[in-house]
Amino acid sequence: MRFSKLLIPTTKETPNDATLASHIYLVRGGFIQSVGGSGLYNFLPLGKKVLDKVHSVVKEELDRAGCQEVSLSFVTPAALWQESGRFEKYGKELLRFKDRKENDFILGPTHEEMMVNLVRQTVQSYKQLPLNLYQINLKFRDEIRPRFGLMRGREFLMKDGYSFHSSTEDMQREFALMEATYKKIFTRLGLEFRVVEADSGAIGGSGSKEFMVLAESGEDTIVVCDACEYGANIEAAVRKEKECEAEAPEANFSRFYTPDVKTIEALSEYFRVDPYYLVKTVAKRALYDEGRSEIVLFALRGSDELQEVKACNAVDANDLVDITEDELAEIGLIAGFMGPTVIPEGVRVVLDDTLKDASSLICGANEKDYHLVGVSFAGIEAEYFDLAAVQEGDLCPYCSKPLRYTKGIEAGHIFQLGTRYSEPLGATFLDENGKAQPMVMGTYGIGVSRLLAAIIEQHHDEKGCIWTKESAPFDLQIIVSNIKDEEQKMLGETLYEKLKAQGKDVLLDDRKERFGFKMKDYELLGIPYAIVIGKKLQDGLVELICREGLHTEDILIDAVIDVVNQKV
RNA sequence: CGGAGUGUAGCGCAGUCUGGUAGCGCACCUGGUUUGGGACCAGGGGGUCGAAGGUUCGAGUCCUUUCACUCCGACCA
Repeated sequence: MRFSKLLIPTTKETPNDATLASHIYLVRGGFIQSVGGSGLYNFLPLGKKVLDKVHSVVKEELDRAGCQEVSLSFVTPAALWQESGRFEKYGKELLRFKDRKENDFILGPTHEEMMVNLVRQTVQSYKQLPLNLYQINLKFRDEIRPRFGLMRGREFLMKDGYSFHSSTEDMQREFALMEATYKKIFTRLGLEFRVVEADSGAIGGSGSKEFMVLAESGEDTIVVCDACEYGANIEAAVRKEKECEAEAPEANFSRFYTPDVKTIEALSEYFRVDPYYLVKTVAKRALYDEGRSEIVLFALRGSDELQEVKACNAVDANDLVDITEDELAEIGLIAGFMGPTVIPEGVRVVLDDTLKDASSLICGANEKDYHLVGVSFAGIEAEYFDLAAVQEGDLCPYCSKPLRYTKGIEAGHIFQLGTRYSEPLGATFLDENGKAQPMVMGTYGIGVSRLLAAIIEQHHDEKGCIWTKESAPFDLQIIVSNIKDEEQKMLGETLYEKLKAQGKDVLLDDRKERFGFKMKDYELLGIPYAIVIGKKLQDGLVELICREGLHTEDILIDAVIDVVNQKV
């Protein structure tokens, strides 16, 4: 392709709302264009090319693993979502609208319902299973706050796959195959990533894993072990049970006057006790379907922090929201002196696993200026769940080595769904005995457009993008330094034609611009290699530049084709 | 949804306090010079000043209403 014919609107100035490298360079390099803000983007020719490259890597690996591509209607009748119960549950992220006949429709943020509908109409027998269908299509999620360019747009390209099985075992086999396939995809794209245990969120189901592209700018905190394979999203991370070296405060059960001692730190100091032996009580309002809600007290050790996603899952709520001190006072709870023992009517209590059978504890008395000491939960029946956030330095549950935090970009997520959708939607098959059974499902997603951002987050320098081999918009760029120099121009044309004939995807910068201008554009666009035809031509030499590190080497003109074939 | 801000040419902004012919930089078009690190000279095109209403002889500027977007937070793939 000739640069002079391509629509590549590169700019020197960065858009003022862009903070991430991927956002800045994708816009400056003319890959994408913002559409009136608000998380919507157009893909320009270069961006579309990269998108297609990533798309085809994803497609090749999936097809090789036996998946079949389909394309589902983008506009979805709301009736399907009402059947699955998600029409109410999904919240405002789901874009809803009516057609001229006042029928409800939605723009799909994900397509479990549509795919199940497709399959239930076409599959009746166990003989037709298993089946793994996917599509690579636009999704729309009406994000509260879109930002970071392609990283968190409202409209985005996603690969979503769904598998259907006659047994849980077979679904798990496919789940493992998808994990392996995803690893191949991310590896081919040149990404450094980690597969981690994850929370299943609004999709539902159990046993889900996320594919995290490691990058400082990642929005997710992940917990990893350097000594073994263990990794998990902070929302789902677990640790080896913690032991406390500090001495337990032995005391008989009693009510203790603690004027104005409201925080864990103050309490720890006041009693000269390690926070491990204090009980932290966090009050939240849990929201459920149809506007129901209740107040829940989450109790955990003072040395731990509440992990909200775990807490939300523990009470099976749709959401947890903060409560004001006034609201607490209304039901008779006093901030700073709350405890899980003596509680007002109608308040639910959930205890962290680490408090099971624990003793020698200090907690709030639910009475102003009083705490209880010598509290024990030994033999107490209660709701126990893992509620605590794993902290850096906590020990790995598998190998007992210290865990650490790192940041990741969620680029893929695979779920073991079970019958979460097949049952309500009536997707059944007849088994060997002629009995109707709900299909067992798995679901597998890759954020294809987000991957472009992820690649740049991991592969860029202060000058621009550095595309990886399989994602690059072109294999090679030929830069003719001075297009008015006939000799330079001729050589450029010759090399361009020869390399194209050999199947290389070449971009020829034949623009009537100055050398510096073209180099800046090259560095910004980030094509892996460039050949510069310039002053050294008199000595029979051209330069080969490697974008990664910007190394250059002189090459004899006659050797160019060979060298390129070897490297590119 | 809370807090803070901004809407003026394709992009980035000044002009608004103090009403009086709508400007600058980048980009774009024409001609010329230049060609190893985002060049220079000359000429040129491009605007319902977010929208609606009001005050005024006169509104980008003042008043009222409204819409949109951005940033921080909460929330989310």
